[in-house]
Amino acid sequence: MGHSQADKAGSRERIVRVAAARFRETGVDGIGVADLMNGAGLTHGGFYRHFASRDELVSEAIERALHDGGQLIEAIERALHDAGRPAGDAAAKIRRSLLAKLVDGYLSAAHRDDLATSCAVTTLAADVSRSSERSRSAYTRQVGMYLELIAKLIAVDRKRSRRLKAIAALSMLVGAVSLARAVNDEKLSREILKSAAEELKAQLGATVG
Amino acid sequence: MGHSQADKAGSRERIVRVAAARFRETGVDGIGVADLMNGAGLTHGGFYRHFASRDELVSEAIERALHDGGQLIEAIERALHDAGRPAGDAAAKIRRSLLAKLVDGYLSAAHRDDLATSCAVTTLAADVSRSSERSRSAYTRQVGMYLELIAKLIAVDRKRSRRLKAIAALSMLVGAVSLARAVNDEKLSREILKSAAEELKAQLGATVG
DNA sequence: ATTATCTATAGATCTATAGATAATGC
DNA sequence: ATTATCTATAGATCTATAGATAATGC
Repeated sequence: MGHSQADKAGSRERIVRVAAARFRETGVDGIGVADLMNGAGLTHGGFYRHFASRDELVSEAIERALHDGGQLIEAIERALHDAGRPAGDAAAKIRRSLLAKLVDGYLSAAHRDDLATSCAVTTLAADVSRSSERSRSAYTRQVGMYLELIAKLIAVDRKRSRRLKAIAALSMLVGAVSLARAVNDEKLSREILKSAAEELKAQLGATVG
Repeated sequence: MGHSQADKAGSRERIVRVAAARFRETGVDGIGVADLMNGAGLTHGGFYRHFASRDELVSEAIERALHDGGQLIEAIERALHDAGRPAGDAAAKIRRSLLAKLVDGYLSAAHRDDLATSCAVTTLAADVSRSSERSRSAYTRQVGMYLELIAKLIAVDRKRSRRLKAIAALSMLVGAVSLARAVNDEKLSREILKSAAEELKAQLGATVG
């Protein structure tokens, strides 16, 4: 049992990480401080040396959960950047491939089922809309990043049209995963994911400029 | 203070109605039995003469909230039926108009903000995915009804394509409203609703057979 | 000596139950 | 007499705090 300052920072980090996972599994109201601390390998009494209130942890954990999703965005941005600036056809091909990877990953059964590590833009949407301005600002930024990324991957000429289609695409991703999780008919759930993926790729891939 | 059997039925009905509204506002975990009973003009002690447990009310209230949305579906079905069977062009026009009404209503600021009466397919999606099989079955049925309605309103030739586009459309409706509620930037929120509506109507209206 | 964590508990809130009260309905 | 609702409360759980314990770090 370490008691150093480094350990304290580690404990705090662990609490936030556990909360970011559990909140996505149970909802923000679905788990208490004691269970979260237990999940971090600590007892509940120590909680308030790390956070002023449960709400403070909620805000921080929501930010963390959103930021987890940011890593996927950054990975795609990097892949896009690493590809350099190839000529028209080659560039379109790379964008189409990255877009397909994003869509298929987001609309996979694995993403639907792995709540703890899932994209918080979908999983915590309802909780965030009832949460602090801090959480909502983090959510808004994350949505902005997704929209920029998707707009970059859509191969159409006009910028305004890319923005509009990016919003429609992100909406479809979020809605399809929400629906696929709530229905209790596995066949329908898979049909929702598959149909949304197919339709999205057809719409965005078909409009290559 | 009535104590008749008719009053009891009325009380139960009031409790379910209040819960169906409050659960959509606060989330299923966001309000307790005492506050719900108070909202129904009763004291909390009487609750268990109406329901075996809080969970039983949760299931019933989720069913009720979903059923509220069913009335919109039925109204559109009726309008469709009342229009009779006009010839090709006129029929397409009616369908396009009803689809536009559905999309614009769903993606309105009023629907975004009026949580208590909002469509539970969006508002309770996360709660339902963690709720009872009874709730999830009711949700699944409601999704099925939406998909059938939208498929009927989409004017494309092949049935398989209508089904696929209906799933994509419902996903976009649900996702756009979820996003519009969670972001704390009113301009972005309205842009999300407007863009999704525009894109949906363009996609579905443009493919008239 | 300082401090990170643990033990213990206060106080609030929540679900659920028991018994009292005040109506209905035979 | 029956019963719908209310008052009161038990028991569990939750957030938050106080003081003890056991490690670090000067």
